[in-house]
Amino acid sequence: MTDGRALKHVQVREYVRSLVTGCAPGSPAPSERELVHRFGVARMTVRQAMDALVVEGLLERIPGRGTFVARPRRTASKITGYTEEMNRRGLLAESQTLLARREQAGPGVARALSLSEGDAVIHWRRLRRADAKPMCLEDAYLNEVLLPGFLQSGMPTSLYDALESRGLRPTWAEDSITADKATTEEAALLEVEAGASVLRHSRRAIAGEKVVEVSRTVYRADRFTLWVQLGQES
Amino acid sequence: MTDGRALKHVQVREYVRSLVTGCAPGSPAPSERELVHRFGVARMTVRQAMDALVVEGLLERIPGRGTFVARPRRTASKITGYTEEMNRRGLLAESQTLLARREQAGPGVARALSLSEGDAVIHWRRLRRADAKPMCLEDAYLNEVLLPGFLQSGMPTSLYDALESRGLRPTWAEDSITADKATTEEAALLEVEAGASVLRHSRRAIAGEKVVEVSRTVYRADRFTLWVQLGQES
DNA sequence: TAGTGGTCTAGACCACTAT
DNA sequence: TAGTGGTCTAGACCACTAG
Repeated sequence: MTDGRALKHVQVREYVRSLVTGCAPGSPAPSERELVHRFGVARMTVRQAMDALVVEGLLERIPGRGTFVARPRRTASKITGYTEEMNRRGLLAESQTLLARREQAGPGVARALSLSEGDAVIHWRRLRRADAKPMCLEDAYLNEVLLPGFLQSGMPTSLYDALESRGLRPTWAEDSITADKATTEEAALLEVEAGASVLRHSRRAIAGEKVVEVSRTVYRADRFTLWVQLGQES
Repeated sequence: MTDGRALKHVQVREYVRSLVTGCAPGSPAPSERELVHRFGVARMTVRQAMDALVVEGLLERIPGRGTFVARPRRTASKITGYTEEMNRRGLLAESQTLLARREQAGPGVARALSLSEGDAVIHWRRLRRADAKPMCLEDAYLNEVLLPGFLQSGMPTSLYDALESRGLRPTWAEDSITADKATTEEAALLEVEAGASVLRHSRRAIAGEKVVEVSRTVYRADRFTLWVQLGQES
């Protein structure tokens, strides 16, 4: 547990973290001077450890009283892909690949992926089902340079899992959402009437500095409501 | 500028902030030891000041090299109201109040506002225009207890400005978005054909621990695309 | 009054970077 | 080699809270 080579403030921090995780908000953490004695370190070292946990939102200090487990912060929506999102809603996510091939980027996709026109991209079109019924139709474009051998390695169910395993989990996304009516082609695939309401969702997903995914998805409006949490509390 | 009573680490922090705001990312900040000499304080005090600016995202440290102005972080979408949002898009926001009165909360509104059924709420319905043409129809419900005299004080153009002036600027919002077709009543007000595509946007806006606004807005899909930025970088 | 967190000092050694 | 940030010590005084 306690690695002798670990930095002292890290040792103290992780000791306190293990003590308080799971404790109810408002539970007291050890006092700084108690930790000074327990670890035989200077108080500044303990403060450095506690500071990190306070910044992280795990603890809060109350001057004159002590340090306590903080009420969990509300956090903005996590960036999720389809599979994760449907699982969160208690639905079974399935996908049927309609198209998966190497293409040359057109002007729109090239700009969105921060590439040059004609650069190699992976175009992946899927009909995605939730509890066996059509939910959406997704066209994803990926930068092939970032995903060598992706098409050959057998397509995964979850793109975001595949990205995560390559260290490309998106940390930032720019989404646009609009309402429209299904085209006849879309309607046929989604098993709705032509002209039925659909939600169009475009995403530009970024990992670090790299644009890893650009996608356009059309959702059946009768089956899908988009939820977004904004802001950062406390 | 420098208040003699101010804490030393605050003095140092604000001195550094004033030096580097406006500087290009990558510009060097003063070294810690330079600030030690300039202010005649201990190095830990300088580090406390710099730590705050690093946490804030203004500076970044590079071990062995120095401290530099950080690349501005991408931040998740700010929680904005209609007026702000339209101004950001370069459109002139105008509103026409269709209804503004005290009501008793129904079950849905009461639950959303964390009130009891029958509690007093303010119901404010507006037809909102952008560049003189109808953009959306908004029904906002406000907790009257939090906004004493709101109805009597003359309705503002921007609800969010009014909330901000009372210290109730939302810091957290839960939005849901869906696609639909306009009802005949909505179509008439929005000046579109009945059955035209619309985007329905519901919001529950929270300031601190209090739910300050619950609203349902129906946007003309031909005029409005919702943009959302998610995640927190660096 | 005893304990808490908030602030601050005046040093120290280390690994790393740049010249 | 000189300078940087990273870590750490062993104290100190303060304002505040609680018993």
